[in-house]
Amino acid sequence: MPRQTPVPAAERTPQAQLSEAGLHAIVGYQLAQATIVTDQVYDEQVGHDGGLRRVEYTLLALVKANPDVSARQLARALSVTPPNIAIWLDRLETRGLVARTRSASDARVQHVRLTEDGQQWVAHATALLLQAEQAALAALSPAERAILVELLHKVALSRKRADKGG
Amino acid sequence: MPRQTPVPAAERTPQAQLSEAGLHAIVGYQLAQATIVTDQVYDEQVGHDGGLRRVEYTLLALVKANPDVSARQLARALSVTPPNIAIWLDRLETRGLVARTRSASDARVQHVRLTEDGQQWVAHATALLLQAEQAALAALSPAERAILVELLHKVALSRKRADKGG
DNA sequence: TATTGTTATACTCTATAACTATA
DNA sequence: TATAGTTATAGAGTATAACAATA
Repeated sequence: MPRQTPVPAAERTPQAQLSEAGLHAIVGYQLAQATIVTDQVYDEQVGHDGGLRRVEYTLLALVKANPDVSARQLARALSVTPPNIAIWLDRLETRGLVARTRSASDARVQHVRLTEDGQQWVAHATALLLQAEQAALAALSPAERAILVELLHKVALSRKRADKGG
Repeated sequence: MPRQTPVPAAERTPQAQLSEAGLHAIVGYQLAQATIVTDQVYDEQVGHDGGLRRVEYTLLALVKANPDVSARQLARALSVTPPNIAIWLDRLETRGLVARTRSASDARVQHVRLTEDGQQWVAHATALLLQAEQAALAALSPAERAILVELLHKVALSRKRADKGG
């Protein structure tokens, strides 16, 4: 079954150089491929050996930007189920990176805050990540990276309500 | 601890409306957020109840575009370890969607091909996905989607060699 | 009744090591 | 010795159900 038209060089998978063909235009596929790269960056810079997981880093960063956020809100923001958010927060609390306090106005909710250690760790990790991503994605100009981030954010905002986080 | 400057409306997480702050510029984070949307699309259109997993769909699509590809090549293309590729191919073979044959020139390698059923299924799924993604991502113009795909592909090509697929 | 958060638990997916058969 | 593929198995991550406490 010989190919009729040569496969464009730009539409091949990294490493294996396979044709992407119909897959090329599927956003979900390209997201997965791009994520391999950013996961590599995270694992090398932040997640090696005893480091925190990606979810844990993201949780800390969100808590930093939103002091006293509730577990429920974090679950919704990351599309993680409430039981699993509880597990992740447990681990972060055990490590002394976050603190949970009961809400005064509604005793059901927990306010999550960063400890001093948490503040420092997430600031350090974010700086490392930003720098390492810029190095790894040097093939993109700063303008291209900015456009990419905005387009991805636009995609993210298309999320439907029916979701794990509730 | 009141905020000094109001958080830009564009830099908030979907659903929970949390501030993204320092996280906003991290490509890996935005990829994860965007992936929530495309995963939703896949699960609704293709992956419901007894449907195939995302990896399985991607494998089929790559095999369709690259007949007689080897398991090793697929592992590299998707950054999945060889043992796990074997497991996925087993399932696809059990379902009668792919067939494996020994290479004539090198008896170690397996050539993977789609069956007639596999061809039809992946063509159908790809058409469904393309259409559903366009509907879900209507907030992006066709030009924006094209730019997004190309930028993501550029990111994917930045993958380093040291990888799971070997 | 509905919601927040948690515990318990089963399931899926992944990774590592070790094996075989070819080269 | 190195590579392709596989088997076995332990571990990480996730989802579902059920519960307690509060509204």
